[in-house]
Amino acid sequence: MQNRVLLIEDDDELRELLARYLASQGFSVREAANGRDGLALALGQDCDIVVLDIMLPDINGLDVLRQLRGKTHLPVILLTARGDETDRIVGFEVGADDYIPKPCNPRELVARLQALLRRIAWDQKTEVDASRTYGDLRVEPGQRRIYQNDAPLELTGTEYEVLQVLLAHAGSVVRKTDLMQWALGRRLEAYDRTLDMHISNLRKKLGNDDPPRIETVRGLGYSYRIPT
Amino acid sequence: MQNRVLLIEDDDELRELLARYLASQGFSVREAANGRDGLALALGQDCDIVVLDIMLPDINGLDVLRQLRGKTHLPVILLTARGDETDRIVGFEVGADDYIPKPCNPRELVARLQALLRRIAWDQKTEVDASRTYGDLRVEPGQRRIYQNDAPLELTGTEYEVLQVLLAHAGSVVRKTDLMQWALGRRLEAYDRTLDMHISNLRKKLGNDDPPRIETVRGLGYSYRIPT
DNA sequence: AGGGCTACGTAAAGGTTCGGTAAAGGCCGG
DNA sequence: CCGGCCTTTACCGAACCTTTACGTAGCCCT
Repeated sequence: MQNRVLLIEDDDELRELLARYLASQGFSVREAANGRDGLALALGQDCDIVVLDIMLPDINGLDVLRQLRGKTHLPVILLTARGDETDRIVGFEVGADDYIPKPCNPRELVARLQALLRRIAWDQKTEVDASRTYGDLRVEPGQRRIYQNDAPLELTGTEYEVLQVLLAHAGSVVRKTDLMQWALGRRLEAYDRTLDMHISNLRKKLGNDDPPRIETVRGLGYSYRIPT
Repeated sequence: MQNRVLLIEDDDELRELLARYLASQGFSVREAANGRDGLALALGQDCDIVVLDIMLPDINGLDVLRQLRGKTHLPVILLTARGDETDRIVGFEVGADDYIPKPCNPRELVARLQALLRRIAWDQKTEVDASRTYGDLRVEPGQRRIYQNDAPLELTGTEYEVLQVLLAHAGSVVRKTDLMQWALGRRLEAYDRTLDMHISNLRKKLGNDDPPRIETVRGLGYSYRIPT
């Protein structure tokens, strides 16, 4: 099964060249010559990865990226003018996954595409909304509920997310910074005790057993004890 | 809480420079000056990401990467000589996630580190830390625990790191200065007895056998001997 | 052998950082 | 403006890293 690349680049000549090379390397290629079309195609769900030129006639490439990031986490590789460090850094900050300076070597582009796709393929553990059971707990992603011995726990939205992440990694330590990112969707800042509070509340609702189901790993994070 | 970077680079000056900059940017940094130590640390330590120089005095960087890929999918950024395209492409093929040409801009390194970490965080990478056994001890990096005959040792964070490093080099002597750097993440200063204390506490927790599991090599460091 | 120097062992004390949690504050939809 | 929920604040206790202090063992030199 070939990977689908969306190529957003206004220079017709370069675009054709890259498209042909990518096709020859086994990719299926979509093309867009401006930001508006590119954005529409990217959001149309029909590609696996985006190659995006920063200099575009209508919308700035960085703005395209920003809009994309508002809706999806599609991997994006930026094409930037060589040596323009500002664009690069800003690009990464907006959420690009990689960049290549122009004029670019097609072989390098392919190598980077493949590195990125490989990483994603590895990471995606294809977990969907099948219900999962951990000891006496059962996660029902469809209803966003967790049952303890078939009785639903009265969890708030955030509590559900936190517990669900801990359960998905049951038995191993989840770092606070990751837990924050995955469950709360933002970065852990200094002096932010929000996560600690949710853990505290969760422990209360799970019943304060001893040893606690949610174990503290000082200086690192938390871990849900695997029910052996 | 902060992300942990393992820096494998033989040029002392460059390594120190990068290490300092990364530290200033909120990363926790571990250093290795050759491939053997780097590999041991990468496999032992649970770091989040590896920065790997291709030119190393002992093992070639690409071989380090190959060996790493045999066991884990830890993200790796390669440092390559500028313009050496072959290394780059081979690097990607072996499984690198990114590369940076030397001499590298520290800011760019940080930007790339963060892009990669962000990608991984989003994809919910589950750590694939294989457990390792040394005699009656078993290291479980995922749980951040060490078991003695299947009973978990009650170790503090630093104790875990120290013992873990000693085990990774079981049978050979680890110099105090290296142990300090790898386990505590800082340089050994004169009159600093911290490490001795951790060793003392570890010996207590491991059971003060005779001959001791953790052997003192006067004037040099320590060595873990696997009981037969 | 003995003195002196240095490295190491370890108990105890010190100090700092981290996490638990109650309570107050703020935000938002109804 | 009320109720639910997330976040912030504040205080406390515990964990634990580090320092200090003193004792011991190894090594070298005369």
